[in-house]
Order: sequence, then C-alpha cells, then structure tokens
Amino acid sequence: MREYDHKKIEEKWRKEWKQSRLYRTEDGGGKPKCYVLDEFPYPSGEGLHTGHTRIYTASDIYARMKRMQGFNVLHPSGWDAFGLPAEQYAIKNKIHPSISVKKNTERYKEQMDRVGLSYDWDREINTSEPEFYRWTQWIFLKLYEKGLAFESFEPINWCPSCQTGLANEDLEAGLCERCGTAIEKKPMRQWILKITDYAERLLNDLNTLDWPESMKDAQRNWIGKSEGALIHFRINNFDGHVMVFTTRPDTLCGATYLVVSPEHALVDALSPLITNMKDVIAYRTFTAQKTEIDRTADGKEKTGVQLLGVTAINPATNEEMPVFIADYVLGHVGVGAIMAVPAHDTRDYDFAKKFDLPIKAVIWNGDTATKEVVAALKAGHTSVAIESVIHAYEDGIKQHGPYMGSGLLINSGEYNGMNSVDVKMRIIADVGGRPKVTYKLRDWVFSRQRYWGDPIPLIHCKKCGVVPVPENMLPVLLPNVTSYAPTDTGESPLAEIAEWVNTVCPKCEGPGKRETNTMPQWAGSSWYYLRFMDPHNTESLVSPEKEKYWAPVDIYVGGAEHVTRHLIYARFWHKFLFDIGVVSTSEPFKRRCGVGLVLGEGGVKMSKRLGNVINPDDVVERFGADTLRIYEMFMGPFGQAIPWSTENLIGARRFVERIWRLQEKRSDVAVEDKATLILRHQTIKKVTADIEDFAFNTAISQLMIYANHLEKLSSINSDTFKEFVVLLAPFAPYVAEEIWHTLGESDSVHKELWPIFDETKTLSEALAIAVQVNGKLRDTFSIARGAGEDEIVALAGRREGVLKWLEGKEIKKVIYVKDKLVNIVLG
RNA sequence: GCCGGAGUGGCGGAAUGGUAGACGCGCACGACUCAAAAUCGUGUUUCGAAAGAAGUGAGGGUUCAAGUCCCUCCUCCGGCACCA
Repeated sequence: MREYDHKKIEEKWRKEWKQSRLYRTEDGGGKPKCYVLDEFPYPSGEGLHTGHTRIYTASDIYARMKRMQGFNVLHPSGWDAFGLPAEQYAIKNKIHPSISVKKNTERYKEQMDRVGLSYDWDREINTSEPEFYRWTQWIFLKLYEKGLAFESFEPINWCPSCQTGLANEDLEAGLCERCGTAIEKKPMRQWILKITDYAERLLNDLNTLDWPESMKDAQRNWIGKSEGALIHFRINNFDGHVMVFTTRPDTLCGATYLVVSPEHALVDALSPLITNMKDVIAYRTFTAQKTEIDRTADGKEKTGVQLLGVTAINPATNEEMPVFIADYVLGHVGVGAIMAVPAHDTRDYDFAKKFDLPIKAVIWNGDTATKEVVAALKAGHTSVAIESVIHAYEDGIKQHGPYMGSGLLINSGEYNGMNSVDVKMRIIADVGGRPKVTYKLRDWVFSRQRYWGDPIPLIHCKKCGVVPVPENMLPVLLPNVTSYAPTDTGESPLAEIAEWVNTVCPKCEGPGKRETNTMPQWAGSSWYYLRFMDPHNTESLVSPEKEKYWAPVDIYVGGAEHVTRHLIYARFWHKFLFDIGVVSTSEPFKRRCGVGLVLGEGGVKMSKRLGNVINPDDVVERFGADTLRIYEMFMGPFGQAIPWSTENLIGARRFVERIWRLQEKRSDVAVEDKATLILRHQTIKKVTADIEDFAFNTAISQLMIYANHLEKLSSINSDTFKEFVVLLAPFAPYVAEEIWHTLGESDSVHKELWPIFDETKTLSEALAIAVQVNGKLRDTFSIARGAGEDEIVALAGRREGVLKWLEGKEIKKVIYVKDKLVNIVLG
C-alpha cells in the first residue's frame, strides 16, 4: 500500500479544489441558505496562529456539513486591514501600511488555504480598499444625517503612547488596551456616535439571540442599565438647586450630606457663597492631575473638601445638610452628584467616618427585625423599648458598617414601617423628583488622530460649517503619503497634507478643509458581514434582494474578547441600518459560538516572550493539515481554554494513519454485519448532532470508536466504508478526498450528500441490564431486546451477584428503568 | 464587591437524575524484530491477594438512585467595578 504522504496529498487537492472553484457560492437557487461566518482576521505581521486555526476549522467543519446537507452555504473571509495594529507594524518595519497589508494578506490567505478552509475567495473583502470603505463612509454620512454623529469638545480618553483618542471600549482597567499606557483625560475636538440612543434596544434584543448566556450577560453588564431617580436639593441663600441621581430614593431620609464631583459646574455657580474657595480650587487641581485609574482605584482613602458657606435642604426631612466635593463621585456617572447615605452605602460610610459626618439608619435589616418591632412600626406607634432597639441597630451600623439591602423604613417619619422596595415611587413623587434610567454605556468616541483609517467624509467650511461630502463623491480617498507617523499636535498626520486638506465646500463652492481625523478600526468590522452578501456591488452597500436572501448570519464564530466591543458596535450599526431600511433583520448574528484560548504547553498563555508559540505552518508541514484540524477539534470542548500538547497531537495523526490503512480492508463483496450497521447509524446520529452543537471533540471520539470497530473486521463493505469517508470529510478534507478518489470516485467527496440515520437502526440487539441492590451496582447481564419488565426483573433477582445480598432480607420495592436498570430496595 | 463559567484518573477530557472515568495521550507487559522504531494485543481511579470498600473541590440535603438537582462554603478562570 502507498504510504500516507500528507504533503503530496494536501498539495494536490489544494490545487485541484482551487482550479475547480469547489467552494464558490451562488446567490439564490432553490436551496435553503446558511450563512456561516467567522471573525475575519486583521493581517498582522505575525501570521496565523493556533487560535485562528481553531476558530476557522470549527466554522469550516460546520460549513462543510451544512453544504453536504443540501444548504446553500455562504462561508467567506477577508481582511480587517485598517487600524492601529497594521499602522504600527508598518511604522516599525518602515513599509507603507498599504504595502505591508498586501504582503500580510497574501501570507494569511496562503496559510488559510493550507489548512483546507473552504472559503469562497471570490467574495474576499478588504476594509482598507476604497471600494469597501466607500460604504463605511456612506454609513457614517447616514449616521450624521440622522443626528447620530456629532462633534464634541468634551474631555476624552487619550493614549499618550498611541497618540490618539480612544473609546471607552478601548480601555482595560483605565489603561490603553493596546499598549498598557495610563489613559489621560484630554479635551479635544472629536466625532462621537450616539450609541446610547440604542442602549435600551441593544439590551432588550439580547433576549432574542441564541448566544451563550455568559456573552449576553457580559453585554448586559457593559450596557449597565440602572433605574433610579433624579432628586432636587434646594440650596440655602441661592437661587438654584443640586440635582442628584440615586437608585435608592427609599433611603432619602438617611441622606446626611451631598457630594458633587470636583469638576461639577455647580461649584462655579456657587462660588460667591463659598468661603473657602482657595481650598476648593486646590482640591480641584489636585484631582485634575490624577489619572483615571488613580481616581477610581477601589479601596482608596476617601478625600474631599466641604463647600463652606453652602448648605442644602433634604426635601424629605427639611434638615440642613453640608455639601462636599470629592473625587469618589465621578463627573460622567449619573449626573455627577449624589446624596450620601452613609448608613446604607459603603463609600458614603467611609467618607462619613473620615469626615465625622452623621450616620442615620433608615432601613431596618429584615433578618434581625422581631415580630413585635415590625408590628409596632407598621402600626405607626413606637415605645421606649422599640426606640432603644432601633438605637442599638443604628449603633451597630455606625460601628460595623452599612446595611445595603432592603427592609422596613425607620427614622423616616411618615414612611416608617413601609417596605423599602414599595416606597421608592412614593418618595420620588412626594419630593417632586422623577424616575430616571441611566446606562454605563458611553457614547462612542469615533475619531482617531491617526493615518491608517477610513477618512471621515466631512468638510469644514467657514461659511457653511460642517458639510457632508455628497454621496456621489464617495469614497474620500485616503491620500498616499510618505510620513504617516502620528503627530504630537493631537491632529492626524493627514492635517499636514495641504493639497488634500484644502478643498472646495460642496455647498457654497468656497474654500473648505477636509476633516482630518480618521475612523477607528472597529468601523469596517461593524458591517463587513453584509458586504460578503454582495461584494462586487458598485451601486449600493448590499442589494436588497441579496440581503433578504442571506441575512442574518446564521452562526458567527469568534473570540470572547470581542463581546463588549466589536459585537456591541456591530449590533448598533446593524440596528441603525435596519432603521433606515438597508437591512431586513434587527439583529446581525442569530447564533454566536465563542472559542476558548489555545494556551501554551503547561497551561500558560502563548507568547513570544515565553517562546512557547506554536506556529500552525510548522504543524501542517510536519503532520499535515488534517492532523492539525482533528487535533484542535479533539483537544477539548470548543468554548474552553486548553493548553497545546504536541504529545497529544500524535494521537490525531495516528487516527488519520489508521483510517488510511483501513482502505486495505474495503471489499466489494463483503457484507455489512448487524453490529456494524447499528454502530454506523449511531455514528451518523452522534456526529451530525455534535457538529450542530459545536461539540467536535465528542464527534471525533465517535468516529474513532467507529474506526476502531471497522479495523477489527476482516473486510469492510465498500459502501459502508465510503459512507465513513463522507462522515470524515468535514474534519479531514484532504485525506477524505484522496481516499474517496482511490475508491474509484471521480467527483469530490465534498459534494456528497450527508448521510441520514434511521433511529430504529441505532438500537442495539442486546440490552445490557444493570442490577442494583439499594442503589449499589451488584451485577449486569445481557438479554435480547424486546424482553419485558417482568422477565427482566425476575432474571435480575436470580443473578448470582445479587442473590447473596438479598439473603435473609425483605424486598421493600423494585425500581425498573426500561431496558436499562433494575434497583432492588431492601427493607 | 457584583455578574458569569468551571473544579472528575498521571494528563486532555466523556457521561438526557440510572453501570463514573467513553475517546485520546502517557505508562506497564506481551507479539513482531538480530535490535530499535513503527504497528498490533492486553492492562491501567485508589486501597486490597481476593471478597470487597472508597471515590467526581469541602460539608449538608432531596431521591429507590446524585458528577448531574437544592443549600452553605472553598479554589481557579473570565467579565464588570468608588456606576451612586
């Protein structure tokens, strides 16, 4: 027999498939569609890594099975080529980004082809090419037109190392996600997208999606809805008030002071009243110098300054209360001002302790309340005894810390005895406040002061203001320049190219200047999946017919790191495109499967620094793409992080070789025996269901069980073996194709129909019955299928391994599980 | 602190409330070989000669029966976080 030569086989079929355009997808036709997408890579200089191949193999197996099941499958890929990584690589290696991107994409494509991924490369897209970014710009214009893109001068996150402004999503614990540098707040002109307008829909529609619950929760956390109220506090001797946001209006009577953020505008308005303005200004300067992380670090000692001369009135109790500025209140959260309830909030408690402020308990911890106290509170009459119990409770809080839960109101006048949950709306109404919902989600800072991104299609005109570039003048081409490194000025390097910047105002035809900021990397990836549906369309982003046919993406495979960025942004843009009638579905990705990290050997992260990076090219070279694919799918559950193990990889290679040798046993005259028939149907059933569930490890395990069985036969019926090869084809496309043709077939195995199982034929002929006594396994026996309960139970009771346990005991009852188990329960 | 997910042999991991450890790796022994590799076969949770007993992070509970369901706790991983 020929030796298994993976290099020869894989090279041969790679060429053949390319030539016959095996994976080309046509639009429409009578078949049901299935859109299988994985996250397109950004083409870095590092090349493909084992994490990529794990994702791409999984979606490839799924796509291949769906094709064989008769679906019209759309399974494309392309390049997320704009953005900082590509630009930084280009600067470091002194090559223009467009050239390095081209070089890198070629390498990626070559690597992806070698792994045997069944992409339709006729639909390849590249976000940095004008025919693509033309439509990214078009979407921006639409957002601008609808008032969802606006110019702002608010302080934003600035990374001094990357020299660009960043969105909230680009930060990791106050550091730049890319380079780890501490973020500064920098006021500058920028473009913002009003993603917060979509917060509620982004939150609610999560319920309609077939995504892992953990991913939905991560997005819910990120959107961070909180329901509360706005409440006004009148200020003495001042024609105005402080407005605070609180989620606990039920604790209003326990509010003993107010805090506003140091940068709050109210402080300026109050300055005539403030007698210690010097201290206030000093504190403002002090906090302004702090970085975001310093300010928000948990457990930091509280600092602040009282606004002397200013007092506010608690609208529920009419008590006078001091007002502070303190940096534990953040300007961008809620309304940048709070009512402090030290008895029921840890941060307020810490502050009150430090500044020796009154702590007043207003919520009674339900767990400690006695029946008598509850009854008295509800009835509205208290006694000396009850007052002393309440005092003791309050002393407890003062000493040991706040109580954050719900309960009955105390020390709250007319509200005493009421339930804190029920009383919220009433208190809000009584003091003239109003219910208010806030979100943690911030508007999307959409401009970058960098070169390698989509130009923002706007023109600044002295006379007309901001003027959008007319649609028929798109795309606004990114000029080809020699110096694309970032500048210190806070402006994009584009600003220095006079011949590009200076242009004509489309409205008045007077002189105009182009917007020089560019879009973030996330722009192109927020809609790229739509372009695959209609990649060569020059009239529109996607034609309505093609969009209706392919949308939505049926299954989207990728990494967990994108849950609170790319997946939020794409959902936002998609909903917007839905609102303006470009797409027909309100959600882009019906189902989402998340991949687990491939760790280095030993369970640590793969990194160049540790020198434990596995290069898929080497694995393909030494062991073959089929082995790599099977290993990465067999290593463990798809969603779980798993360390790489070259030792275990051998097992996958052995499996491929074992199948290769199996060819020898094929025979046209061999008859399929009953046991093989049953196992065959069981295998079709399990493999089909497991691929559908992304449980590739157990699918392969079943194929191994089946292969082990076939190996033991003296000869294998040809049709039986062929069907096995078909089942194997999605996992190991090369070796399956080679064997398929050796068997005399002339068409590709990848065009075969997926086998169908017959449930009745999955049932074994013999039943294995387990016999338990008091729930402990004592014996097993085999009996022909069809035996009834009486027969099985009687037999079970006579088994040797069982009898000795029954001796001298009384049988209380017998449990029978059909065709499986008998449990004899003794008295 | 809050929200998720997970803890099972030497290792990666399997198990619709019904025979725990499938499948693979590793290891041991055997066959083949002058020998080795490859391959094939047998074995491999722990203790025990065996009968048997124990056993899925810890402790309780529900059930005829719990890795699986419920409660309390511990550890690890991921996300969020002075979010009012």
